[in-house]
Amino acid sequence: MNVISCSFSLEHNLYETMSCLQRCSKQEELKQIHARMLKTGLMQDSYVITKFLSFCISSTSSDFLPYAQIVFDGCDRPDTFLWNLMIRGFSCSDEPERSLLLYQRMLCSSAPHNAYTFPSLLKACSNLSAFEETTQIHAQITKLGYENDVYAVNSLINSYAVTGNFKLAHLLFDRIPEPDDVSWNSVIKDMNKEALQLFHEMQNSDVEPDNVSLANALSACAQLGALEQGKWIHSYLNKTRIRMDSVLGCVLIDMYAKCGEMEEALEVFKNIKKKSVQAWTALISGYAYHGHGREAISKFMEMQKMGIKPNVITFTAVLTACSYTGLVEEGKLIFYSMERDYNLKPTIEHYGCIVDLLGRAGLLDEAKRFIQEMPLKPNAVIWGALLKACRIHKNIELGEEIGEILIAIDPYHGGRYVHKANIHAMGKKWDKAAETRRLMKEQGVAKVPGCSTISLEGTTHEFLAGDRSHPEIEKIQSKWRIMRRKLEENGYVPELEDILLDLVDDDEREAIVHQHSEKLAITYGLIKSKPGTVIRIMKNLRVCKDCHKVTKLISKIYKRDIVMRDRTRFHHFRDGKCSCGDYW
DNA sequence: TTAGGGTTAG
Repeated sequence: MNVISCSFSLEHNLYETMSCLQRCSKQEELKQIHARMLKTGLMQDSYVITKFLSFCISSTSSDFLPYAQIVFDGCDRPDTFLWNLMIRGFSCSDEPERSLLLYQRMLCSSAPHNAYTFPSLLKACSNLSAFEETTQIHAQITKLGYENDVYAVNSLINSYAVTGNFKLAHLLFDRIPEPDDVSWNSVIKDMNKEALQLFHEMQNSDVEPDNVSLANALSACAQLGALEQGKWIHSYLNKTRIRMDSVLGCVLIDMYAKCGEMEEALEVFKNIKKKSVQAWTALISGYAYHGHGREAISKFMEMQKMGIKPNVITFTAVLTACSYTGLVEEGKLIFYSMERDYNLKPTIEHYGCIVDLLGRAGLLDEAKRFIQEMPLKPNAVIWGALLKACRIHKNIELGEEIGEILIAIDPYHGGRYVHKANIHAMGKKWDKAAETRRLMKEQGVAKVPGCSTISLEGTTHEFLAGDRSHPEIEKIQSKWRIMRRKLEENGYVPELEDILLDLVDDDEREAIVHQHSEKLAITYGLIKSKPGTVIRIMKNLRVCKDCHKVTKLISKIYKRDIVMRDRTRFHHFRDGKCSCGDYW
């Protein structure tokens, strides 16, 4: 064989191999290509190895990555490019810790760093929520002189923001001479109120918001329940040239659903051409917390007819929908189909949904048996769901037993003590209730105060339970006195069950219940808004029985639709009724 | 080759 034909055949092999690689979708095929490359000597060529590994790490098939690791480990002295490639490959995988392990090996090897090494490493840290490791890499960046590299710094900002270290994230952001769109988006994330403020600051700077900025801002609106701002961003999006991509579609659905506008959410959903599993899930979740169980199940069926496979989060959403609407049999069927028909192993979240489903429906023994028989170790959330059910269905004995378990697992969570004290009080065991509250104080655990907000003409007004700091508190209280008379004329008797303190008499309990934050916010809403407009309230905790009763009556007496988002779900009040059907 | 955005029970 002469030199020319040899080179031709190598080139030919290379061409053939590359085109095989493009079409390869199974690990078996990948192995065959690898074997052929070894046989033909192509694996000696660093260009070919790079191509091969690049293909493996960018593949959607998850078993190509471990194969890449095997091939990589067989390489004699991989260069910086290859190390970076592998670190990047694992950073977004199911095992981001492998990126960090690779980096440790890289440090011991002869390959030097370059600027491309850090962003992927920090992405692995973000995906692991690893604060310690982030600081270590930060130190390396400083030591090796990359502190002015915008990619490295933006990645650091993101890692610090993800791990909850906003101060550090801000500090770094403030030191960047010219922050770009990625710097802004990284620092804006996870900050809700501040996020929207920063979003506006960003618009006032020279940096144009892009689709990632808008997605961040919309997520913040969803969490805050800031409908007006969310709508503004939606129309801004339509006016600019920013393309509505699949993530934006999804966060828009989520924003409208979480701000109480299911019809708008559905409208956005309908207009999305390629509906991702996340978009379907966002819609189904919306139906879940609006209490539309049947619609949720129907969308769950429809998505599958369209060829979209539900993921574990879709199952959480549809099971929540069943639980909130009391669809016990449907929920159980869907739960047991997960592993059998979809090859998805239920996680603790799904078990939690079923405990909640059974508990709400009053099937306490079945719920307890379900917990005892489940293959995962029950956590505080699981017991918490059962305890809540004990309160609803007044099973004091079981409730006290679970209260003990919960405080043992979760001694620094205020809510656990409150629930346990309430269970004791429900059984009129005042000394035990007092003892629990004393213990809570001793542990230094705080009870979260109830807080409601109402948005009026773009301004958000915040009310805390028993709070007298609002500038118009006198007006609010005098209006409430009038409202209360009207309520009583319409048959209102206070529900004092949720106020389970051993106070001397009902008057004191009433005084407490009538200062609940949602009552203050609704009263203010009635004073400040025009007749006929919808009153929208956001509450940080679950709505209490008395407030729920009062709001139903107000919706009838004052002919107002009232939409209330509490900690877990929506209540739409209209003409004396609530969309939750008093099942919450 | 490098950085930022999606749905989640209580």
